[in-house]
Amino acid sequence: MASSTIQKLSRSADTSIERPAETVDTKSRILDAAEELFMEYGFEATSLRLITTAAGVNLAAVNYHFGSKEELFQAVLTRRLDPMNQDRMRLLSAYEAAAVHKPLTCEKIISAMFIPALKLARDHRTGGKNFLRLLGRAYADPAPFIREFLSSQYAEMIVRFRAAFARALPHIPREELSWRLHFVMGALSYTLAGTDALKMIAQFQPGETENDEKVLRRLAPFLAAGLRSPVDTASDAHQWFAEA
Amino acid sequence: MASSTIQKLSRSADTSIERPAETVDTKSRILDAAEELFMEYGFEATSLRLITTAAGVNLAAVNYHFGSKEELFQAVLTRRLDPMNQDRMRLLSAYEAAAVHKPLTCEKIISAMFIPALKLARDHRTGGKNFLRLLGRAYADPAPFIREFLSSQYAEMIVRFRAAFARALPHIPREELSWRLHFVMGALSYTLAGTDALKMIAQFQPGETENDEKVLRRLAPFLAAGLRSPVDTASDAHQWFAEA
DNA sequence: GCTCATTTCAAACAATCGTTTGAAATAGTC
DNA sequence: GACTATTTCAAACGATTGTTTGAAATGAGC
Repeated sequence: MASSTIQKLSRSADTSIERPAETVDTKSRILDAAEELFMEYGFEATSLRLITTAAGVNLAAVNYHFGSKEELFQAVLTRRLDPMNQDRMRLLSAYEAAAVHKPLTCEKIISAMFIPALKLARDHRTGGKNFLRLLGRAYADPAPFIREFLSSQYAEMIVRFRAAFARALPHIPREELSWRLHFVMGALSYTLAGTDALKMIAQFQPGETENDEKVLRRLAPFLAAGLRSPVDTASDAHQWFAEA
Repeated sequence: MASSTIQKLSRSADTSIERPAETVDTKSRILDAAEELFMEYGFEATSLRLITTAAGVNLAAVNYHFGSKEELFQAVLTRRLDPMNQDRMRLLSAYEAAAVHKPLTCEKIISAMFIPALKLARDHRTGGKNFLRLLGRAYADPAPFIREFLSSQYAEMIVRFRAAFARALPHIPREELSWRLHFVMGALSYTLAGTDALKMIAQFQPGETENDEKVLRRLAPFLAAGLRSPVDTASDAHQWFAEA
C-alpha cells in the first residue's frame, strides 16, 4: 500500500528525536516560525520582527544564528529540500536496481519524483504541506539569490532523472525530452504547491476524501501519457494554428 | 537621463498609433514602468520611487492616478489580462462554430488557450514577454488582493473551457477532468511564464530557433495525450507505490 | 569559587517604505 | 484675459525595514 512506502521513507530520513516545542533550541524555533510565515506572506512581506515574535525569541537572534534574512530563507529551504531530493535519487536508484536491465516505466520514474515530495507534504511533525507551498512560491520568486540557490539544489537530481527518462523513452529526441521534462515539472510543481490562486482559478474543490495517493493516481498517468505521446511532425503543424 | 533609457522600453498602450514615449500620458508611462519593474523584482520588492523614477514622473503621481500601490498592480494586470482572456473565449467560440456539431479536439481547445497568450507574448509594441512572466509570478503570490483579483479575472474563461473539455472528453468523469485541467494550467503557466529558475533547474537551453509555434507543437500534443489517457482504476493503484 | 566562550537581550541605528499635503503649474471654458 | 478644474511638484509625514551594538545572562570546564 502507498502509506507503507511513504512511512518507510519517512522513518529512514528521520534523524532527530521529537521534543516538546517549548524546549527546542532557538535556531529550530526560528526555522519553524520562518517556514510558516514565509509560506503565508512570502519572503519580502515577512519581517524579521514577525518571525522572532512568533518564535518567542529576540529580534537579534536571527542575525546572530543565521547572519541575515536571506541566509535564514536559504536555511529554511535547505532543511527540507536537501533530504527530499536525496530521497528522490535513492528511490530512483532502488527502482533501477530492481528492474535490473530493463528500463523503468515513466510511471515509476514519476513516482520516484512524487513520493518523496508527498512524504514531506504529509509529515505533520515537520512543516506539513506548508513547505511545498513555500517551495512552489520560491520557484517563481525573482530574487537572484533564491534562483541561484534553487538551481544548485536541484541540479544533481535533474541530471539523474533526465537520464532515467531518456532510457525509458529512447525514441524521443533529446530536445523534445527536455521540453517534456519541463512540462512535467510545471504540472508537478503546481500540483504540489497547490496555490490557492490556481485552485480558485480552476474552480477547484478537492474533496475531503482526496488524499495524496489519489492525486498521484491522477497525475502519473496524465504525465506518462504525455511523455509517451508521438512526437509532432512538421506536417501536423498547421492544425494548431489553423484559422477557425 | 533615466527617461532616455526608459523610453526605448516604454511604449504607448495606445492601440491605434505609436507615439514617442515623451508625449505619452503619465498614466501609461507609470503602467509601462510598473509592468517592467514588477516583473523584474516582484510586487513587494518594487518601490513606488523606483517606478516613478523609471517612468520619469513625480512620486505622488501613482497615488493620484491609481489610488494606491495595490491598485496600480491590479491596473497593470488587467490592462493586458482582460483582452487576452476575451481573445481566448472568442477564439474558442470561433472553433466551436466552425466545428458545427462535432466536439472540438483537445488540441484545438488547447490552441484556443495558448494562441492568445502567445499573441500577447510576441507583441513587442506592448510589454512583450514581460507580462506573461509577471502573470506567472502573480499566480504564486500569497497576497490576498492578488489572488482574489486573479480568480475573478479568470472565472468566466475557465467555465467556458472546462465545458469545452467536458464535451471533447465525455468519457472522463467530472472530478477527474477538474484535476486534468489543473495539470494543464500548471504546465501552461510554467511554459508561458518561463521563469528563469525552472529553466536553470531543467538545464534548459531553448535554442534561438525555438519560436512560439514550435513550443505549441510540443506542448499541445503532450497535454492532449494526458487529457485523453485512460482513467486510472483502483486495480492499477499498487503500481505507483509498489516497493522496489 | 573563578574564567571564558556562547547566547540572549533591550535599545538604537540608518535607510526605505507608501502615503499625504498644499502650493505651483497647466489645460480647458467662457 | 479671467476663472475653474485638472495635473504636477517638492517636501515631509509616520511607520516599518534589516541590521548592529554593547551590556547582561547563561553554561561548561576547572
